[in-house]
Amino acid sequence: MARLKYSDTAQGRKQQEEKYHRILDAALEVFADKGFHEAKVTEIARVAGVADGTIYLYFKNKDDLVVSLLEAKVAFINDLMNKSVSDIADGRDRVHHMVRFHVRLAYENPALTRFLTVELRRGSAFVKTHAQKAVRTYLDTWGETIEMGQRQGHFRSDIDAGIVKHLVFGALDYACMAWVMNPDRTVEQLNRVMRETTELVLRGIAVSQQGARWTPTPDFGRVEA
Amino acid sequence: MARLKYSDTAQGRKQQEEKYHRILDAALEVFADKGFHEAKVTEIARVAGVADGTIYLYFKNKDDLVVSLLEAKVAFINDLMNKSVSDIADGRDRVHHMVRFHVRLAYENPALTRFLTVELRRGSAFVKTHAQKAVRTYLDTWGETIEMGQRQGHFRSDIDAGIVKHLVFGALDYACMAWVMNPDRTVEQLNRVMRETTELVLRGIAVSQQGARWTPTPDFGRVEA
Amino acid sequence: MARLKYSDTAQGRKQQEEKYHRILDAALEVFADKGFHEAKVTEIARVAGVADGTIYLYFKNKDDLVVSLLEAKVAFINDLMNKSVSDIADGRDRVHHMVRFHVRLAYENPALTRFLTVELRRGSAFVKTHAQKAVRTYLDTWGETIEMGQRQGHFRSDIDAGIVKHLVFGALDYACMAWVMNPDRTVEQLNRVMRETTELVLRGIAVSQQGARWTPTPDFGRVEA
Amino acid sequence: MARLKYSDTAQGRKQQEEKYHRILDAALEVFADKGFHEAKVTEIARVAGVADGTIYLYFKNKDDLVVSLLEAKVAFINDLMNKSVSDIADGRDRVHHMVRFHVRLAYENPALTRFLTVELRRGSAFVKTHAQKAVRTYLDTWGETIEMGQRQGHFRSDIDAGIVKHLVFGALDYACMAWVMNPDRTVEQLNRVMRETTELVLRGIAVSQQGARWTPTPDFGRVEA
DNA sequence: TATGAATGAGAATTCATTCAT
DNA sequence: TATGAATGAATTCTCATTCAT
Repeated sequence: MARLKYSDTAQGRKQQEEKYHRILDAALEVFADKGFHEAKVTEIARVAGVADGTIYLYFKNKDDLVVSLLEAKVAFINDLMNKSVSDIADGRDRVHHMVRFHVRLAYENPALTRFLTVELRRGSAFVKTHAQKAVRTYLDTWGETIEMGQRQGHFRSDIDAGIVKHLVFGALDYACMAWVMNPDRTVEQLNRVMRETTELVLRGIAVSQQGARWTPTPDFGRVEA
Repeated sequence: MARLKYSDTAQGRKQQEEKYHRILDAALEVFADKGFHEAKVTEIARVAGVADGTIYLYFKNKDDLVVSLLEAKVAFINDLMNKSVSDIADGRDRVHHMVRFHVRLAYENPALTRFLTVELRRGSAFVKTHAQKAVRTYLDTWGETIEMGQRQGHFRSDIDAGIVKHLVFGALDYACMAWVMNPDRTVEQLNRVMRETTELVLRGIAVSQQGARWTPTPDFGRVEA
Repeated sequence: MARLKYSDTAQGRKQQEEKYHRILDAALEVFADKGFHEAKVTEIARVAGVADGTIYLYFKNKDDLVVSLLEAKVAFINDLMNKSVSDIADGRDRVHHMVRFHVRLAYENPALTRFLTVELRRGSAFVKTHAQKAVRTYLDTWGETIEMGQRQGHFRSDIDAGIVKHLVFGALDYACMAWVMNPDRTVEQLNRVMRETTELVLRGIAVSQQGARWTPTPDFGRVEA
Repeated sequence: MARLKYSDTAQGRKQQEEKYHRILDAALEVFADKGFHEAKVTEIARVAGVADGTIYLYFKNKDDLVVSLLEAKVAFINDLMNKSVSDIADGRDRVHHMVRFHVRLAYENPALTRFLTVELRRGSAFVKTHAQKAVRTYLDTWGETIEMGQRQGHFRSDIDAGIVKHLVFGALDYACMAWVMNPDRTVEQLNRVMRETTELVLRGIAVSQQGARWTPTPDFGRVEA
């Protein structure tokens, strides 16, 4: 909220918040579609159904808009992930859940996926800083999961969690991006991505194949979606 | 060479080609550093040591410049990879070699790595098309390698090569990007990336751990670099 | 009062007027500080303690606001000057008093001085017209003073009052502006300005130095301020 | 010359300089007419007969354009004044010449006069600094002239040159501005301004009326203009 | 061919003014 | 009346591309 004077009434506050989110949503859509530079403020405004100037009541400038969007979405993701993962005590189960979580996120938020895969790699030093901070928490959760499995004796102790977390994240990120970009994408493909990734990772880091507990991760996208 | 129709002397032709490559090299450097939009044609010209207008004698426009660069570099990489991989008959060895190849490329061409990791995800529909075509060959080589290992009975027959190639590529791509972006990067780290990736992938797709042949991939960057 | 048509109670009328003047005062402060274009309506509203929109209940637009301010202040000055000068019968005494009046005004209203010195020269044709009309009365009083002295035989009959009034006004205006702009200004300096101006003018236009009556103008700023 | 790469050929250099001055001239005209803020870059470009963007090849931005103009014109004026005044040994003669110089400048450069009277009083802190530096030399020359006359015993020793220079400058500045703004202005009026100012100042500061040497300053604007 | 000054379309941002509450 | 969020016209500045030399 850059230039907005504080609104007294509860209703006014609610309307402001609603508009703030309408702009963020529009920004997500347009940034995902075009990337930062090809996304024009005018188009974001049009999609949000507000005037160009209105955007500058809620955000200092275009940069502030991406960064705010980035932070909001990353906070949302990290929250969600913590909820769906924090109380899982077995490292192997956590891998199952985290892969499932990542893939499902892509399934339910294709625009967010496109936005993140592109913007987290943007050149601009300014955004790069924010972007790196943004993925860190996510990567760290992967790191902790791996170390947890190592402590439990399920994952090999000689693997470097600091590197493997990059490998796992990169694998998921790229596969999901490829899926999202594909105009003919189906849920089946994504379920396959989930299963292949889980197997690849668990077999890849398990102390022995026996130790990896091959409970297949249940499919999604049918009943639920 | 976009618009150069003829050149009288052999020497003239050589000078032209030399200038063409000087521009491409400059473009690589500047694009890698700033990304497409923040890279200014004027700066590329300055780095190449030519006038702004000269660039338009060799390339139709800025888009054509990135695309040409992309294609040139991808062709270069695919050539190189074919040479270092095509005569390897064992799927497992090919995995060893391909990972080593990818990592080494990042080591020897950090600018190229930064350029590719960013530009292969660019928004513009035009570039996106070209980019996808560009990685395709590379991904396909990974696909063939996996299928080869499956036919040889070393890799599980139930894995989907079309998905696993994305996982492997994504893992390598992200880990290498992270390494390249890190200002304190060392060769040791990269060697570890190479070993971890190879192990993760081979164990992940092998029919059994016995079948995966754990010859460690030799380090690089000491004697050679 | 631009658009306020009526007000029910006497108290309501008084409150309106009070707000009207609060806005004018705020405008003076901000215009003096920033000049017309750099002064933002929002800031004037903030200083006045009203909402942006409220300003447009009292003034047609930003131009109307400066012009109203200009006219109000010029009326105030002319009133004040008439009071302190109209009953002085001797041209030489009037010069004394008018210089003193001008200088003292600057002393007591630095913001007004800065506002006038800048805005009376503003570009916009619209404001320029109003500005010229605004100084006219002031200049005319100077003109009459000079002519009075001429009729009384104290000032040379060959001087052109229509020109000399400009000279005197310009001299006072610039010297006062220079004083107001100077962050290290002191009352002493301003008293010196007053004395130098009085002497320069009186000697400059007197028929003879004997005729100029050198009663020194008393200092100010000590007891009174 | 903000972004212009250096031009090799002598002819190119000359053309560049010519365009640089065409833009400055156009800027003078438009700034004089409208003032800084109401002067649009597009109009300056139109008057100069160049594209909008061209202005930014020669000047960093609009501010740089005014400041450059200011500095160029002030340098021009100071040069001219030094030439026409520096070898005059008698303080009284110098007053004659300096008044004549000022008035004549207004006569020959009405646009410059309008530009200076407005812009030297502009609000913007940035320009204000430059503006004050700009008049300083001019004011100093007046100060020296007065002190010279004092040393020679022609001007009263009790006057404060530091104040009187402001008075004289202000008087000339305002009278010339009034003349320039007047659409019905004639040379005669200006000649009268010159004579009145000279007399007012010389009588005002002379030790005695006898000492002031009343050689009338010769008219101008007839034979020469 | 090569140059680089000139171009002008295009984009972000500001801010006076309006109007629903 | 008073408010202040919303508006969108207007303006500055950038930079890919052209073209006269």
